Amino acid sequence: MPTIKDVALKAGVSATTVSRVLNSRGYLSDALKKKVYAAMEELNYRPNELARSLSRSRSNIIGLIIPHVSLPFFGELTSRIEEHAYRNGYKLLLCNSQQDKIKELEYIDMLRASRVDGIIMGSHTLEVEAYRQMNLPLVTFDRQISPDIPYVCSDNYAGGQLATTLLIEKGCRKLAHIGGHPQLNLLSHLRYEAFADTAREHGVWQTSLHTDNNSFDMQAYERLLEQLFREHPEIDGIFAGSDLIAAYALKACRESGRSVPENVRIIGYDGIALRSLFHPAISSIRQPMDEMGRLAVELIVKQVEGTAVAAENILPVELAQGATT
Amino acid sequence: MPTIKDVALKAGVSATTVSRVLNSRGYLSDALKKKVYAAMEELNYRPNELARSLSRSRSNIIGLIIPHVSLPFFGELTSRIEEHAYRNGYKLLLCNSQQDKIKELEYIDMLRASRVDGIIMGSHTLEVEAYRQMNLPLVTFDRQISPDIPYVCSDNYAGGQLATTLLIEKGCRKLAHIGGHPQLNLLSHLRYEAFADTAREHGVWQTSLHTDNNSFDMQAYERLLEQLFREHPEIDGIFAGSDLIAAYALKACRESGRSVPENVRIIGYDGIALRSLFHPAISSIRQPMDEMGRLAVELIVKQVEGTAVAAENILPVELAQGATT
DNA sequence: TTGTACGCGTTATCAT
DNA sequence: ATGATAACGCGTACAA
Repeated sequence: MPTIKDVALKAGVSATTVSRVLNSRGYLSDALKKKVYAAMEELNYRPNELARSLSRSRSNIIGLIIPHVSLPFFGELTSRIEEHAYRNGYKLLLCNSQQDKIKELEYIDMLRASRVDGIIMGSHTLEVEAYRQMNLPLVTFDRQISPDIPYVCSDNYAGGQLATTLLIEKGCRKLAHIGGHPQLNLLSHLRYEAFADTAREHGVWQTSLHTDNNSFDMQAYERLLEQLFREHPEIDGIFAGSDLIAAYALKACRESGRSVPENVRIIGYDGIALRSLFHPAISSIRQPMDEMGRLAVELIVKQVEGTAVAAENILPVELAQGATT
Repeated sequence: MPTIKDVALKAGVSATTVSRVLNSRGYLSDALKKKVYAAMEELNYRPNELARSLSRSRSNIIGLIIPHVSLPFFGELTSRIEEHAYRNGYKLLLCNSQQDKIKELEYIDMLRASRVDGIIMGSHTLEVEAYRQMNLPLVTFDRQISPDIPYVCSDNYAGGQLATTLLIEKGCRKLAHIGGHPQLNLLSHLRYEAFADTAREHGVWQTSLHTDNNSFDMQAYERLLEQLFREHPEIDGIFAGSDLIAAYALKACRESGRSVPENVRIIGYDGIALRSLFHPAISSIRQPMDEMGRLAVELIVKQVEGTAVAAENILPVELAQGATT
């Protein structure tokens, strides 16, 4: 690979001058620019980003840690984050924590060692202390680490209200919420709170089932649904913690001879694209994934540039009507 | 951030010695190691990977270019690739080409500039020449760039045979294949060839519809299916180019009053996890995604290490019986 | 306007 | 066994 020196030599100038042209620093005559660019072209020169990063102590890399890219929600979110990172001239280092404490810890270490400019955290297996200590621009999804670490989330409480109200309006009187482990420090917990509050306000009976650990083990949801229908066969409304869980609920209904939405109404959360391919199309509370991705990147970029950022970034949700309600 | 010099100072040795300890080069007394490690610990030192990479001219980063991580198949594949990269001590730089020629080109440039050790290409919008020129360890999925660039793919032809044979055995006599643009240089084209061959061999009528461009525009598939049922209302067997397309086909059947599998049988390709959540569960030809990911990473690693690698890596497929056949 | 010298943090070479 | 020195490729004060 040609270096800046090779270009300098070919263009008959010093490396410094080439660097100046490269970064448009100070005045540069057209003749000079032309000469240098020609040399670059001829050598098919690309500045070595490693050297640049080392010298500027800035890598233009953002680390993204999420549980699983293979889950629809995280896949879509990652896609948006990648797009906005790209637009801002940042590269994205992808890390799947797989909800594994050790892997997540190792990844944080790896990212620090790689001198990423910031980390977007969508995985939360560790205690807050671990995140606080890393002393790097950080943004989290759905979790409040400390007052000075910004987070992005959808309006979980409003979403929970929206979903629950809809079920009640449609006539449901025996509600159930199925979700992941209700870590109190995770903001998605607000979906459940809103669910319980709204049901209470309307005097509607409700129950809820959660997985033991904070995993995305899908078999756990199958068991939970089986348990739900066994213990409460008269359930007529389900608010699922994600669209994926909603899809499982839909399946469980079919397999137990319940028709949706006639016998049981179901609404999910997230608003993943595949939602509409199911039958019936799954109703959901749509998170503004593009805006969430855009904002997460912006919050990193601003921190890198030393600009102040808002700590709380709660984005509005929207009802995405399907046919399961 | 502390540097190697800080560690050296604190441990009372030279930076060179610290580097030796760090890389286990030559003989190192236990006392020395202990001393150095203690200093590192105390300072919470992490070697700067940028500097290491620059010095070793090796970044331990693999670039992954795919059309969209948000598509289930690519999401799952990316997940496997990430896992295997991680196990091999590599980091993954994620690039969504979005099937955009310019973006893909810019990404290749960016990856070269970032001195990634190799590129795994799952996106193919450019001409072969562009890939040949990049002079970097490369692995492609489902595309043969040149005899010396290894590729990984599922046994597309066998998969096409398997799917088509199944449809015929189940009694289908009017077959249709729905797929993406049949770029002749894409190996997934073999799925279609096998489909046509197998139908011919059994004397079964067949037709096929493809999108114009090689995009993943899902609306295009909706139109295609609408067109299919309009022009050939008596279709009773569909081989879809992907499970996602199969899901669209399933939906189109429902909306046109066809029941699956009674009136129309459907089989997809890929074997994505969500396949089983549909109703009926989508039958599919399963690609060995984990093995594909493992192999892709291995092929990069081996090239980096200078080991010879096989050019053709065709992995066996498997019938994943669902309820749509 | 352009070039020299040095620093970014690490590794490799060559001494000692 | 350990250390001084140069080199990796680039950016940037400072000087001219």
